Amino acid sequence: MATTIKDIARQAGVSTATVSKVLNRKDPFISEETREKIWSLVKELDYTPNSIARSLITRSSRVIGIIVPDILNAYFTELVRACDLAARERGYSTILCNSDSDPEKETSHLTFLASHGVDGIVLAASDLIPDAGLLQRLGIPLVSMDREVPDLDCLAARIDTDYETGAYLSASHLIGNGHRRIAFVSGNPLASNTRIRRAGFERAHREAGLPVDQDLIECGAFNHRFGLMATRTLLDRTRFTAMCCMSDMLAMGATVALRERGLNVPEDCAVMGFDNIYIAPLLVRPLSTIERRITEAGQLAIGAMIDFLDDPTRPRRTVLMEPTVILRETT
Amino acid sequence: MATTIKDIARQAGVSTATVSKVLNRKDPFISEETREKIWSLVKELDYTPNSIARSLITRSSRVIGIIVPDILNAYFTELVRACDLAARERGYSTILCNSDSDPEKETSHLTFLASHGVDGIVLAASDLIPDAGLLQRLGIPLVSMDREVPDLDCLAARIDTDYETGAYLSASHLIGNGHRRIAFVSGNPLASNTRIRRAGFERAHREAGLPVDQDLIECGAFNHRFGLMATRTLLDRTRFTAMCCMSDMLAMGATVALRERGLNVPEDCAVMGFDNIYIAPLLVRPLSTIERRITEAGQLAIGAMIDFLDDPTRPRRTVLMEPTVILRETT
DNA sequence: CTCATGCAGGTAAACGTTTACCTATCCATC
DNA sequence: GATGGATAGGTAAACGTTTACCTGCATGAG
Repeated sequence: MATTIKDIARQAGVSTATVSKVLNRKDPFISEETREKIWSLVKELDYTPNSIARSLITRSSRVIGIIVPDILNAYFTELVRACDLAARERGYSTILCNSDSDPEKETSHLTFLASHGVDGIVLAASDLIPDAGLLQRLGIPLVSMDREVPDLDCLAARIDTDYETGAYLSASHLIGNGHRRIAFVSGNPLASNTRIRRAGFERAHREAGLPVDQDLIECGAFNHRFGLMATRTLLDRTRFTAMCCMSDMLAMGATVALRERGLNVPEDCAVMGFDNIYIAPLLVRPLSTIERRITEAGQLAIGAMIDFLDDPTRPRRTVLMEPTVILRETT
Repeated sequence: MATTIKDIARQAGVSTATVSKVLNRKDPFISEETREKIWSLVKELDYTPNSIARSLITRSSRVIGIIVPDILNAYFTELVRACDLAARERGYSTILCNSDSDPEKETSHLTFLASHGVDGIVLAASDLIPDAGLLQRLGIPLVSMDREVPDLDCLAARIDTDYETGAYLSASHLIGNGHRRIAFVSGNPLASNTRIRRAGFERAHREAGLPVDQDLIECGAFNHRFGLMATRTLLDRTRFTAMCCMSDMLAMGATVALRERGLNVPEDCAVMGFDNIYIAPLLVRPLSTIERRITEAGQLAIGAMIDFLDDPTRPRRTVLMEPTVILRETT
C-alpha cells in the first residue's frame, strides 16, 4: 500500500489539511517546524501524491493529450517528441494517441482523453474533420495543428504552416531547374492541407507560364506506401522529370518506386520532399525538402495550450509558420 | 459541466448504485425497464464515465505505461505503436514516456506513471539499470524488453531478443562474403545488450578462425548520431571493408559517414544494420539487416502484461525471439 | 479590559465513482 | 401463519486529495 497524505498526517501529528498545504506550498501560516517535520516524513516514507485523487478534486490533471494520424510518419514522431519535451518543461505530461486517420478511432481517443481528465488536446494534421458536436460537448481546450477544425469556444490556438508557399517554393525550385513536367503527390485530395498545397503548386506553374497536366496529380495519403503506389501509377500513366512530394514519407516511397523502374534520382527524375524530417539527410541520397521547423511548431502548440490553460481570456493565437527550402542531393 | 452518474440517477428516479450496476452490467436484479431508462438517458445526456473517479476507487486504470529510451529511433516508434495497438485491442490504453536514456528522466517517468495509477509498465531496451528499490516500492507490474532489470516480484515478463545469435549472423554473413576486417558499432559498452552482441560478433570470428581487432570496435549509443561519429573515428583510426552496426539507426549514420569520405556502399564498404525498421527498405540503398519482428515483440509484451494483470499467479513468461537475416542492397 | 489582528492549524465537505450490505416486496411452501 | 428465497433496488462508506471556513491563542492598541 502506497503511503498517503493520511499516513504523513498521522505520523506528524497534524491534520491532512496541514500536510496538503505544506505540500502545495499554499499556506504561509504553518510553522517552520511543522513544515520540516512533514517534508522529512515525505522523504522517509517515500510519499508520492496520488495524481488521480488530486485531479478528481482539482479538475485539472496537468496532462495534455496529443492526437496524431500516423505516428510512424517520422514527422509526427518528431512532433510528438517536441510536444512532450515542451510540456515537461512546463510541468505537464502528455498522452499520445494515434488515430491511423480513422474517424472512429479519433472519436474514441477523444472520449478517452476526456474521461481521463486531460487539461487540453492537441489535434495534429489529419485529413479528418473532427466531430464538432463532440468537441463542443467535451469543452476541452484544443490546439489544432495544420488542420481544419470548427471554430469552437474551446479552440485555444491554431498552429498552421503556410502550405501554399511551401508547395509554391517546391514547384518553383523544380521549374527553375528546367523541369517542365512535374508530378504532384499529396494526401487526401478533399482535405485542406492538400488543396492548399495544390494551389501553391499551380501558382508556381501559372507564374512560369506553364500548364498543369491533371495526369501528373496523385493525391491520397501522406505515408510512404502511398508514395510508392502513386509513383507507380504515375509512371504507368505519363512522363515527367520531377516530383513534388508533399511529405518526406511520400518522397521516400516515390524514390523507391523510381529505382524499381531503373530511374536514377536526380538524373532521370528529381524528387522534392516536404517536412525535413530528421532522417531526410540520412537517406543515402539525402533528400531536398521543405523545412518546417517541427520542434518549434510543437513548442508553439504546447506553449499556446498552457497559456490558454493559465488564462482562458487571453486572445487566441494563430501562428503561420513560413517554410524554407533545404537543398540536398535529390534535386 | 459534464454529466455524471448522479444526473442519470436523478432523472431516472433511481439511486447512483443502480445506475452504476447497470453501466457495469454487474447486477442481474435490475428490471429491464430501469435498465432501458438508464441506457437511454446515457445516450441522451451523452454520459461518459469519469475514469479518474473510477480508477480512484477500483485502483485500476486500464492504462499501461511504456518507457522507451529514444522515441526518434524508428525501432521504438514501431514498438510503441505495436504496443498501443495491442493494448487497445484488449481494452487498455497506453501512456508513452521517452527517457532520452537519462536515468533521472526515467525515474521521474516511473513516479509519474505510478502516481497516475497505471496498471503496468513496459520498460523497453535501454542502457539504464533501473532503480530496483523504486520499482520494488512502486510494486507496479513490469514487463522488460531487451533490458536488464532486477528480478522483482512485480516482474510480469521479460521479452528478449537473442542478440548473441543476431550479431553472430550479421558478422557471419559478412565473413562469408569474404570480409576480413569488420568494424563493430553498438550501444553503451557497459550494457548487456551490447556485451551480448559483442560476444556473438566475436564467436563468428572465432569460428572462422579470424582475430578480432579491438581497433575496429566502437560502442556508445544506438542512435544515428553515434553511428556517424563512430564511423568517422573508425575511418580515421584504421581500415575495414565492412561494418556490423547493431541498430539500423547506427547503420544509417554509418552510411552517411562513409559517403562523406567518398566511399561507396557496398562496393568500398558493406554495412549491416540490426532491427529491420520500416524505413530500412526505403533508404535509397536499402539496408541489409537483421529482422527482429518488432510488432510481434510489442504484442507479446502487452499480452504478457495483461495476462499478468488478469491473473498474477500464472507463471512468468520469458520469450527469446530468434532474429533472422534480411538481405537487401548494402551488403 | 476589550477588541482586532496575525498566526497555526483543524473540520468536514467535496470530487464521481464502486460496492458491501441492507431493505422491502412478492410469492410459494410447509 | 411463519419461513424463505427470489427480485429490485437503496444506503452509505470508501478511494486520496483539496479547500472554504472555522477555532483557538497570543499580542498589541485603545
